[in-house]
Amino acid sequence: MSGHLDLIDLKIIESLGENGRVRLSELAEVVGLSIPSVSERMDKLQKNGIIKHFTTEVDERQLGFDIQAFVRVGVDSSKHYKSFLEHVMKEDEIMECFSVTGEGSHIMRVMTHNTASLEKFLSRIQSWPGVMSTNTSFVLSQLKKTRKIASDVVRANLQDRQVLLTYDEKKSRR
Amino acid sequence: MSGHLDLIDLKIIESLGENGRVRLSELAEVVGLSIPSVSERMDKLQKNGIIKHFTTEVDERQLGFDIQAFVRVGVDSSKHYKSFLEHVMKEDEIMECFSVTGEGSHIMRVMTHNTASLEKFLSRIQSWPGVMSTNTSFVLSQLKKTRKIASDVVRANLQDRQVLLTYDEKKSRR
DNA sequence: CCTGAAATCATTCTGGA
DNA sequence: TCCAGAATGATTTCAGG
Repeated sequence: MSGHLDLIDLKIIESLGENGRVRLSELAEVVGLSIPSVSERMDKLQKNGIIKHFTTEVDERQLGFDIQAFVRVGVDSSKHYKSFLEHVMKEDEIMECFSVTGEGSHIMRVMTHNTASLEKFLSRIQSWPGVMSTNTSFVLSQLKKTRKIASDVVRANLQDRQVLLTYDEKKSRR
Repeated sequence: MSGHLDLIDLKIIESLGENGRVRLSELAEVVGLSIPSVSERMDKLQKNGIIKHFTTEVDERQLGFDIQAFVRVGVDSSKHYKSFLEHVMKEDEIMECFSVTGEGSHIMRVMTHNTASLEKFLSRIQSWPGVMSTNTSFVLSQLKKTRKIASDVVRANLQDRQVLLTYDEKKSRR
């Protein structure tokens, strides 16, 4: 597995979450290392898959996506799982799809232009083989969105699994 | 309002979605403009709020968040909306919270360490004033996550509103 | 993990279409 | 109004220790 994370890695992850385009020079200042060291850590974090992706959040409304909805779908997944997955991948309106417990087998977050296009979308998915039910909730507004990985929480989590050593602990082991 | 978007802006937005740390030099090459022009467009897109945020996606599992869940909450929002919002903001486990139609008034995406911490979290929110019901669905896996703004869809959307002109259209108007 | 040099990149300013 | 080129300053990468 990925080796060990320390608090400096967590700070790097935290800063990158707040500003994915932060400069190495700034990161280096924040964590107290040289620029090449920070760069190396970033590479390693990507290679380990802890950093998955750099991206940019946009205002979808301004791009013409006025409707956002959660669609809960019940799929007879034993037989139709593969074709369901293929359909999900193909539909541009489906931004995310989760397999979940509870009523229905999947939750999809859907973004579309207007009620007409949503209606079309819904009738489309209802025609997929294995889809037994759908239940749609419109998003009226988003109250909260955070990418903040509370690093004290993470630290506690990882100490449980002994994946993490603090910087001081590492030092004293040498 | 924000002025006009053209296909070059959409390409920029698309590229930044795929790689939030892409270099201006690369962007310039992709869209066929000079670096200063691309830089100017990016600034404008940020100023208009179309680009909201640069961020980094991480593998939360590797950071010790094994449990992800959707929690649907019914809140007596008329009286208790303000205190509900304050609680939502304070809880680090709540990554996102949406006001929605349908059963319950809100959907929250929650990330936490293990079932024990989820249980504590759930009993905490059930004690908030105005919270009448909760319904939790565990996330078993995420089948899809895309940031792809299909630019042909966007283009169609925006043409509806006449916000967008293609590059060629603009040229021929001069 | 650091330093220091070399290469690359971003920004600003200026003028042109 | 929007864009390109040149100069300056900042950043990143690479080598060696």
